[in-house]
Amino acid sequence: MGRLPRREHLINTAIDLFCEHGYHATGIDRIIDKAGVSKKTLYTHFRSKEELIIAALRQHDGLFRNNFMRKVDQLAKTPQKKLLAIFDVAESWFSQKKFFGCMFINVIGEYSEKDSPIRDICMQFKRLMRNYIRDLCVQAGAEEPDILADRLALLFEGAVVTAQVSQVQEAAKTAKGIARPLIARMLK
Amino acid sequence: MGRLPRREHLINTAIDLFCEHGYHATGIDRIIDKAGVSKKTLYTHFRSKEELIIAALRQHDGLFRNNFMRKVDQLAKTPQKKLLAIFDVAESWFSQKKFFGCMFINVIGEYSEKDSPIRDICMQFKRLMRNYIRDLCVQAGAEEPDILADRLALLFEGAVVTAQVSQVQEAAKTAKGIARPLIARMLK
DNA sequence: GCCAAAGGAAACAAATCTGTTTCCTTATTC
DNA sequence: GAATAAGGAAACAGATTTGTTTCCTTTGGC
Repeated sequence: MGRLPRREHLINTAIDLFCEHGYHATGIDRIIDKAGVSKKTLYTHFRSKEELIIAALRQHDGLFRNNFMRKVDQLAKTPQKKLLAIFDVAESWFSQKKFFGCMFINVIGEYSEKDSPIRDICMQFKRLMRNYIRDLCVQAGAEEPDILADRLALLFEGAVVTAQVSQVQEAAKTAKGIARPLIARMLK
Repeated sequence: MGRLPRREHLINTAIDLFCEHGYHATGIDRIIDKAGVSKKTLYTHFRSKEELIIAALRQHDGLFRNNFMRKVDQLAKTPQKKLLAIFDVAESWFSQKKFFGCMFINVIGEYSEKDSPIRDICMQFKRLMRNYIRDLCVQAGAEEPDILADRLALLFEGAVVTAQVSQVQEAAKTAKGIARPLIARMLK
């Protein structure tokens, strides 16, 4: 079965390095070395490093959300239980050997210009994650799905950052402990 | 009254630039230009850029927590009310013109080596913030101050990141809305 | 087998990065 | 006022950055 097309392979390699070392700290040379590809190839597929960063963020956006929603679906069947399962999926994410937090949170620290396409992708990702949660809230019959979604999304962010910075992967359980009574109260 | 000593002035300038543009993206030249100081002066006060980063983080650590605790004390008198006032102080922080999130969260995205002094400072800052909250929980008579403190600290982190990435400064109110019933339940 | 497209290796360019050094000017202190 | 310390300006070094170009090899389609 044919290997991954070079473009995809480059993007995946870049994602790994950007996650682990950051964006400015990851040079083109390092990416092509790890990808086993020449500099020429990189620049035929991407016009600039920023374009590669954007492609990496877009790819990760789609893959992460897809993977996330699939795992939630596997863990729970009812919408209400899925809202809690979010934090179980988060926990398994945090426990990965190579967990370096959320790409989108991290990239904003390096590219904070308000009109940057990078920032747009980050905001979009966060909006889509929140809307996914909101859909689950609606399906679960929440009276105020927007409020509940905002709250659960904020809990999720808090767990991610706590796991990353303070190195406490139980942050997912902490967030779940807050979410449980919150959901119970707001669904009934 | 004499101006700030050069060392402090350099640190403050560096903090501003690191917050706005990140750490790798902020060059020595930019720092000394904005500080109005020669490169020689910088290198007599700091042996390397990393040493300046560390000094900036330490300075911000002390100043931020001090400022934060002072504002909480101004806003509320009882420990229980102070626990809620945390989120009011957060809101005024988020609404600042130049709000770029938490320095310590941002720097971890660029320096994630597990044994780095930078990471140590970040973890220490988060631990001290959590312990401050824990002290308030104890004073408020919480039966499980550690659990309540972990939860409130996580809410705080979630608010900071949401305000930064999604550009919603109402994130502080969202967190407060979660914190209120949580505190009421866990203090009684 | 032939031909065209793609890719690798490496040199190259130009900018930028951290850090050092030199030379000169300005303060401060006695 | 003279000696001394500190700082500014700028040249410099050496490494590293992104991005381009050249030359050669490989590979895939017909």
